[in-house]
Amino acid sequence: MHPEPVATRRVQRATITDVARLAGVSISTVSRVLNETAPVADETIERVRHAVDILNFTPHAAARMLAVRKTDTIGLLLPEIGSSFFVPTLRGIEAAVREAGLDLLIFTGTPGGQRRREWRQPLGEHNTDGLLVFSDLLEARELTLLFQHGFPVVLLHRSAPVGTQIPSVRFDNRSGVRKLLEHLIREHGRRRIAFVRGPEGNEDSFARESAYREVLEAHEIPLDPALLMENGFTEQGGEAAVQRLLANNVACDAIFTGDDEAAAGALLALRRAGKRVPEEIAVVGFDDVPLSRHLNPPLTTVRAPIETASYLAARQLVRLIRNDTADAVTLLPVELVVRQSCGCP
Amino acid sequence: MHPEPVATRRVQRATITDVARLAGVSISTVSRVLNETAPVADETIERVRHAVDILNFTPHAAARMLAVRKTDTIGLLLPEIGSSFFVPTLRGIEAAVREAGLDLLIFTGTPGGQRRREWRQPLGEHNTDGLLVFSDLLEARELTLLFQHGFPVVLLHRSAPVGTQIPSVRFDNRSGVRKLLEHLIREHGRRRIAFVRGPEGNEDSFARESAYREVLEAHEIPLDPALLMENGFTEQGGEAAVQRLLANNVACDAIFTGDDEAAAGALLALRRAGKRVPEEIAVVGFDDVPLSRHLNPPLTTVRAPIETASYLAARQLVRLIRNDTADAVTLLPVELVVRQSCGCP
DNA sequence: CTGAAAGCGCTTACAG
DNA sequence: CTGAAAGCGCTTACAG
Repeated sequence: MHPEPVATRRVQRATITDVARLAGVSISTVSRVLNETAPVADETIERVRHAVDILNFTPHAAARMLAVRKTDTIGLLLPEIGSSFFVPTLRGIEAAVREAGLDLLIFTGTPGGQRRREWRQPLGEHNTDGLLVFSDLLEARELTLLFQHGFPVVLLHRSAPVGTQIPSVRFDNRSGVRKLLEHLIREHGRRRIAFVRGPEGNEDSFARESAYREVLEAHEIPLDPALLMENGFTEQGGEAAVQRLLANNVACDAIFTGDDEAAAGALLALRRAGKRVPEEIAVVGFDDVPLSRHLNPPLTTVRAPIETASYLAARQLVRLIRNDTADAVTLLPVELVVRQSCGCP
Repeated sequence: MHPEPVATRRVQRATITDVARLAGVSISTVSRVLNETAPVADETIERVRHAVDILNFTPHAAARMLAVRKTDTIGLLLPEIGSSFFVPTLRGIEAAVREAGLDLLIFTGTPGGQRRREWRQPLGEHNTDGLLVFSDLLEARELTLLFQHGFPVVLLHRSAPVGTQIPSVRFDNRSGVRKLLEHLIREHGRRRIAFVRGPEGNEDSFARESAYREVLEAHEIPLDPALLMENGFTEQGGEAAVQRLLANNVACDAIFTGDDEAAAGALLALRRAGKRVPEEIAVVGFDDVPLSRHLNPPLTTVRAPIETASYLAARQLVRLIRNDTADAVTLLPVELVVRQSCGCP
């Protein structure tokens, strides 16, 4: 793309030995002034600090990790970064990690959920002090193993495998779905409510679906399997699902997509098909991502405290690392956000 | 939040010595079969592999880094994760990093741009093999220092400090702005075009602003300072800017926000004020984030290859680390995306 | 207050 | 094909 390539020659970085030599002290002393781990003469401190400045010295992280037997870093296991859900998620984690003065090592799943079974795990006891897992990449087996080793792990939007006590932080999905659907049923008289579920194996999606079934049952609305659409938590997924629904000529007066991204896709498909929202078909989502208030019409949904969830999860992990304790489960309340896509003015 | 706290007891992880003992070989041999770095008898390989499985052994990363004198990890310096711009950005970086088999260490700026001047840098030669910098957190001084040390650095959406040859990958902002504004001027006859700039010090914003000035000049449209709004690349920023514009009763027939998030905010403010878009005031943005097609009306903007940019930047960094060469500058083309907010049907 | 030495868990010449 | 030993760059008892 550009004609002039750039080349580079490496320069050796300074080590603690260089600093010690320049300051005329032993490496032990250098270590002490750097870490303030033992009293050192003022004049010596001065000399060492000066040498550090001159050489622009920073201790080699790996050497330090090896010596102190901890990495001061947290590992984050994510599914493939696909939706705007990740913006608040990463913010929350980063905030907590920074507050704790730790580093953040991140690994995301391969597209297509392809599970890599290599002997060298990307993230684990060998390179982190604890793991924040928001992904189904790590199987229950491996989680259980980590738990048995006493390795700090916290789960985000996923509950602990049976037999373990791994702390987890999640949304109160059932309550959210209940509020949402009862609003649709009671206020707007909708009874033919389609559900576009999230990806296979996703716990949020599972919880939202079973709550959906419960609410229908409570209102004596028979469940029509034709109204249950298979799909992912993506815009394209929601779009495709609704296209199929329309193509199949399934009668319905409302669509509940498992998340907001899918709702955006659903709205696109409905508009293209000439359906009026919410008059003919109401649409509601879940999460309340930043996008949702801009949709046309603005989306009625459930506000999930995404950033808070990830922040708290990271804090729990820090606590687990430092004190060996954490809350077994943190269930975050959600709230109904009524806008116009449900039929409200 | 939950009554039952969880406690944990640590178990010692296995080391290469444990594996060697169990397999009845020396640690050198274990290392060789693990790294396939020298021929080993089949039967020995078998025994070692078996021991590794039993002990669930993974080499300690820090020890390995120390011995081989590289970290196999890339550092990513980001501004605070605020907008959906980061979703494709992170995807691209993660993809490249994973392809290369490296780890990703991430650090984001503190809110408010507070520059931390501590002796221990969060990311650098001491814990990574190279740095991808998408942020103004690292000052030109420090970048220059790294460059002089021959430490691999690649800049994303930011150009090299004078005197250095640090590779950078950027959008062709000028060309994008030109296409966008000429469309507004030629096709829709708009001449009172307000500009909502991005954050202070942001290069994309700077380039977009100077292109804006150039286009106006080329069309002999005098620049009205009242049409230049100070702001950030955020929805709230765009909203506030437009509110001010309206409050000041500044006549204008179009608004160009430096990015799409701000355009979303601008649309909100205009709708609240009862202005019709695009009839009374056209609105255009830059970036084409996923949100943009959902806006009301759908946003005319410039599509910037966000994911490609970050992917290529990470690839350049890998190349720099492995071959000591990279392209000095990668300028990515952008394209006009005409939707309805400009006045097109 | 300071230094010499052992040790953290690996890799890699060097011998055999 | 295999092992003993040195070394990577730090920290931390242990002596003084």
